[in-house]
Amino acid sequence: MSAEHRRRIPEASVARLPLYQRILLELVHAGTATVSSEQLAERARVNASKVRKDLSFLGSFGTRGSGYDTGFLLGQIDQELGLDTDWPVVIVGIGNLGRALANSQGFTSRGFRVAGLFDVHPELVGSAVAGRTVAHLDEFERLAGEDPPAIGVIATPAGAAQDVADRMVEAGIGSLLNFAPRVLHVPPHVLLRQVDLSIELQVISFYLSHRDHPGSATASSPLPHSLGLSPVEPA
Amino acid sequence: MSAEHRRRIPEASVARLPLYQRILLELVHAGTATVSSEQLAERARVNASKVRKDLSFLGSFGTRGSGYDTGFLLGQIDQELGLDTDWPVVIVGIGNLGRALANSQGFTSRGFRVAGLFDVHPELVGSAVAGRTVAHLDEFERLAGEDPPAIGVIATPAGAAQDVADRMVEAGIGSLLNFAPRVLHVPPHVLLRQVDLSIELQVISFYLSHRDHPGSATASSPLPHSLGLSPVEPA
DNA sequence: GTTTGTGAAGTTATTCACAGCG
DNA sequence: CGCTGTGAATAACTTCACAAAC
Repeated sequence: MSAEHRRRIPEASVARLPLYQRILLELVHAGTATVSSEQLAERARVNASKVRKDLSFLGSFGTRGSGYDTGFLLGQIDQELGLDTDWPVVIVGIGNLGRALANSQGFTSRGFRVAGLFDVHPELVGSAVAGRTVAHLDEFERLAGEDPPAIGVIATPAGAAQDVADRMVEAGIGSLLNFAPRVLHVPPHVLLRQVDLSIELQVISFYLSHRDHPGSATASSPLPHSLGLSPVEPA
Repeated sequence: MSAEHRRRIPEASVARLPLYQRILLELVHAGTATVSSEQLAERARVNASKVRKDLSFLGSFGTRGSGYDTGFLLGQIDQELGLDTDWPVVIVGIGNLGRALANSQGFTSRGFRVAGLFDVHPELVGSAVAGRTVAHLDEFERLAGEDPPAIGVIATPAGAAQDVADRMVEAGIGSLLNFAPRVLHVPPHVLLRQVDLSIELQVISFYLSHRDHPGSATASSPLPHSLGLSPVEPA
């Protein structure tokens, strides 16, 4: 009955699950009960076979002839992504980006619980952001002891990022998500993801530069699309 | 002399160029004159052969025995990414995220020029953000006619995103970068990139969930790392 | 008739391994 | 020596194509 034969899910597929997740959320919200791989593929701008292959790694949840039950499939993806688990998240650096993240739906729903907001700026400490009081970074170790965070998000200026990372690692954090424009150095056992807000801008720049450039050997304009698809690089 | 035989650069390599770019920026800033593929690979957390292969698509810029000239290589990558071209960027939605983007170094240096900030909130319109005055969205068409933007960035709430996208497409914009949590529908000729700030959080969640899960067939903990590496999906 | 799930084929990307240059 | 650049080998991913299920 249940697909107990859990194969390793290819990284490329894992990277697409959040995209399907978002589309399914929209469909469920719109009251759509079922969806075919063809329809999912159109919205995700990928090949329908790819959708079916990706979903088949989670199990056989479709119904031949009609498609997938949107609500059920969403639940399965959430489970696979671990979004039904409680992940306490702390955010360090409550500037514009930190506030955007703290208020972001994706950061405050489905598993992710904002367990702490930290900054060093006197005017910020004590103020309320996204319904929580901002604590001083000096309190990090103490508060992290009370409610150990699973994920640390760094949204500080570049200069502070490495220090903050070191403190979090020292406090025993297992995973870091770094938005600061600095390549961090952490021990290999720490799950590290670096995010650069301008990466997509640079990729757009590349494709704009290479669209039908006269004298260039590149073919006709590619039409890329992704939802922040990020393949992982196992060490 | 110059590598005129420009082959098509694999998408996977293009996605890594911004990562090398950032590392080289840091090295140049630190005064490091040369770097080996091994050193670059360590910082990027990728295989050294991969670095050499990636760089070889741009040309033969290394010196056997010593490595690559950091400044020169940086210039070559910038050129390949089109960062030496002027790309006027407009940002719509000047909330926390919009402000973070407008102030972001990546958005205001190397080719990207903030050509306009738009919102509809009366308190924001007329105020200064990142050294520019926020205009009302109603002025978009007029101002876009004066200084046609190459890239439109959408940082509005989900509900407004599709309307804003439609207006930008109508005004003739060629590429869109969408940060709103909504899958946009645009004509196929528009270069569209969707970014979800919580994607990386979800990928972290997946890997945390699958680390040495008892009874699971997954191998020992993978140690992913990326700098927002985003492969593209050609239509 | 429709749509899934999946082997097989085809494509792209990664890694190896080493010749060749400084 | 050290390190690049690259063919050849390997691995990962994508797409095709179709039998089976509804």
